Amino acid sequence: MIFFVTFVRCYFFSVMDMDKVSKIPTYRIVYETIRKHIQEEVYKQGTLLPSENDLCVLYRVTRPTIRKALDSLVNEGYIKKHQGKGSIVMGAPKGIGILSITGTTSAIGQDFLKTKIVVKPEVRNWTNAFTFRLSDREKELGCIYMERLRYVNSKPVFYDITMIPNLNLPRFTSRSFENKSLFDILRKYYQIEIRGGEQQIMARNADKTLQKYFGVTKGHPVLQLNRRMETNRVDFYVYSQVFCNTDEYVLYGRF
Amino acid sequence: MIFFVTFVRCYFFSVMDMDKVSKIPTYRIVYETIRKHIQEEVYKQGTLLPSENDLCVLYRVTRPTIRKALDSLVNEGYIKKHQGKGSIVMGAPKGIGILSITGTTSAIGQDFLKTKIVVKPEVRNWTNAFTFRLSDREKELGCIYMERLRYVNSKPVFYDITMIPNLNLPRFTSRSFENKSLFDILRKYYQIEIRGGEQQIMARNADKTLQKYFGVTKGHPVLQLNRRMETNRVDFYVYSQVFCNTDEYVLYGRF
DNA sequence: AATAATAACATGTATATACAAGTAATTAAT
DNA sequence: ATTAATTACTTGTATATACATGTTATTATT
Repeated sequence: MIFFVTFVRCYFFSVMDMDKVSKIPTYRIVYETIRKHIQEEVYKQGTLLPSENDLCVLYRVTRPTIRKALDSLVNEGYIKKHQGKGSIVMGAPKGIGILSITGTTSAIGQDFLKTKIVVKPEVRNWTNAFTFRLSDREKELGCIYMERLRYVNSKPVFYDITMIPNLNLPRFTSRSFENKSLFDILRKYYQIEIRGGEQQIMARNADKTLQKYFGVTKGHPVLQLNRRMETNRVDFYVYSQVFCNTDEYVLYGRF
Repeated sequence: MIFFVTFVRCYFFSVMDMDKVSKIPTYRIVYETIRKHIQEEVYKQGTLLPSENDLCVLYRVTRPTIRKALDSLVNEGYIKKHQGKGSIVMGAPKGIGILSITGTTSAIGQDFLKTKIVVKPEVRNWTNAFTFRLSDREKELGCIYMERLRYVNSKPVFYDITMIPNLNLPRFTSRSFENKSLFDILRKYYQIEIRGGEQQIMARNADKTLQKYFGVTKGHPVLQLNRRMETNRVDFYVYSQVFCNTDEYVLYGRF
């Protein structure tokens, strides 16, 4: 008797963006799945993750693929590895992980974050983006400009200014950004994915605008971040300036 | 004629710590070498790095090993990769890279940084380390405590408090830390290597101590970082609290 | 019973190989 | 001459394999 065994390549899709056929790498799927399991406490804090070999069997992939997925989880603080022992589940990172690659929304969970648009998206001219220099092409295009105030548990914590090169993003200015992640919209409707970036961090006193929005007095210290984010499109950067009231919430990061 | 070719495994040692025989992984050596070449502009900013296959020949290793080395360089912003094109040299990251894994000293170069010891290393009791909780064992041991003021181009920019568990570090309190990297001393004399860690970041007003050391007035905003650093020794953490005057210098990080 | 050696299993490092997919220059066709 | 197809070369993904090294439980020895 002869068996013909056919291996069908499985392509997984995120529930959020079915509108574009995209091949997501296996290690990415493994990473997303395990991360979700840690967040939802399928893998509980303090326990050991299944061994790499067990995960190989579970996901039907080889160790290098599993290890690539685990590398990201280590970097983001979800797990900690010990040679000879195993991978210890640390749980979802606490604090507001604005320093990591994900946007504010996904970092602290939609439920606790509300967004109010202060300046609706509009096309503007620009000669620079905060402290970052622009290419001639970016200057020509102009930018889509918006300002948002963001609340954590009903308290205003972030004020951010976002600038995006005005490059063929149909209907962008008319979209609603209330309580939505900018990154999700860019990814879902325009296939633009934030890959990483650089940022400057400093402490400043709140100016009158911030005093008003944060409800603080003159001389109140705020955190300021100037960020330049790289995307999957070459020479397409997203710029943002974030002010943060760190009285009750602090930023959290790993290094 | 017959040739007998023997491949001798080469172990490289850092010039700084010859006092312990340690096997440094190949990918680490490749990483360190390329990083140094970028810093010393052997590979100039804007140019392309040799292709991964070329580097394989150059270092006599395989592509996965080269890629592991390049991964770190990408994370730290030394290079940027483009599929189909190559790896573009970005140069040594600018700004004060305190957010990266290396200490302040190595991040901005010894020449520009001077250190003044405000509180000499001394053994103290502790019940917590800033916002971080301590294990019972850490509490029992007590800690080595020190405070340092650090100058960038002769201007006071950092004030940091360091706490290290008092665990068999002979002669530690009597060592000189002037203009020396704490991390280098830990690595060279105690074989303790900082692997990474977590940090909280916030903006605060300078208290009287900081006003004095930074030479600023009341209400001046400063950046505060609480850091917990993990080492190659399990359950051995180094804690530090860093205050930073970001008037002239800002912190820089990648994500 | 206490200790030392062993085995089983975990992660860490490294090789060798294959094909997919993006980029740029070359070549062939119009 | 311009356009389209080919190619050579780049990084991205994935497999299969081997051995090193650290941890823990078991087994054998004393």
